[in-house]
Amino acid sequence: MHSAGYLANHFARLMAVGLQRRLKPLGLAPAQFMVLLELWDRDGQTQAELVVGLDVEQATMANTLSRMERDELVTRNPSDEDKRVKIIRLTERAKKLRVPAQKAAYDQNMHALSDLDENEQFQLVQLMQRAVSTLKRR
Amino acid sequence: MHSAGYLANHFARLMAVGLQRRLKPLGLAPAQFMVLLELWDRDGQTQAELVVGLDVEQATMANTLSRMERDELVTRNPSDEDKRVKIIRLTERAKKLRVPAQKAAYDQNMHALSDLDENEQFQLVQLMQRAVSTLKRR
DNA sequence: GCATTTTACATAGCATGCTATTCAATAGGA
DNA sequence: TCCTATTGAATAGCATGCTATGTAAAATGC
Repeated sequence: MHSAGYLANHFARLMAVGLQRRLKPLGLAPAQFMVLLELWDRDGQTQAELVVGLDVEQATMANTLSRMERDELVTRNPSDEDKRVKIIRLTERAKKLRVPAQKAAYDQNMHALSDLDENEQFQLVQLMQRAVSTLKRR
Repeated sequence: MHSAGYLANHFARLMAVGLQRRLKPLGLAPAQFMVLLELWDRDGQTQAELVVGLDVEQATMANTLSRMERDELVTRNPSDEDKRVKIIRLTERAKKLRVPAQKAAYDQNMHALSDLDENEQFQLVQLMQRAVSTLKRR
């Protein structure tokens, strides 16, 4: 009845809605937040690097970045060495969102796991990570 | 870096792509399969019942059912007692897909969990279920 | 050097999922 | 009864994600 696949989908949807609610006051959407996490860690990455970092398809990243450019979260400028490459940089607005946005995500995660003890939280993360690894090879 | 929320999303995406590949030869999409699971168990449910069973928004279910009607998987007929209600019924085509589609889903789940032992598989499902429960109350 | 292949990104088209709104039918209360 | 509230479903509009394809720039092979 409640297979791993169904539960993964259900869990992910509930987490996305929860995070969306918390990020909305900041004018930020969940997928945008994931990109910002990458860029807060290292600004000025290329689109291809973000694709690897977040493991989404190139087309998905291109579209997300378009919306982020529209929302003045990032700029996209061609690299000098290679005109095919676009360098993605944080705007001032995006830099200011770091602390509140990370708090929103932290709160959502804490809420989701609030019925699990420390060890169970660790187990859940570990087990999901191992399933993801299995699915990624191939 | 790899929070529960990120992992849930990643896990769910990988499972959806895997299931999609396996269901494609049957002419079936993942969300359609979930609806069929409900109807194979009990045919002739209303849209509202399917919404409760799968815990998606009413609008999401309406759109999924439109695509399923288009693909000749279900019929939608108004109830006699209450003309607002639509009764959703399986077509012959959908009835025939039951065994191969459930095998596809079973195979995908087995693959995803193939690196975990019996106890770990059980733990993962239990822990996801508990997180889902927490997120649903409220 | 030039043709071919590869790479980086963009675009088209679609499925799934959400929120918000609308519409029609039914139920409930005065 | 009639007016209002509620209910069941459809629709609009959008974000996220996918596959498939197009385009331009760079790299490679002869």
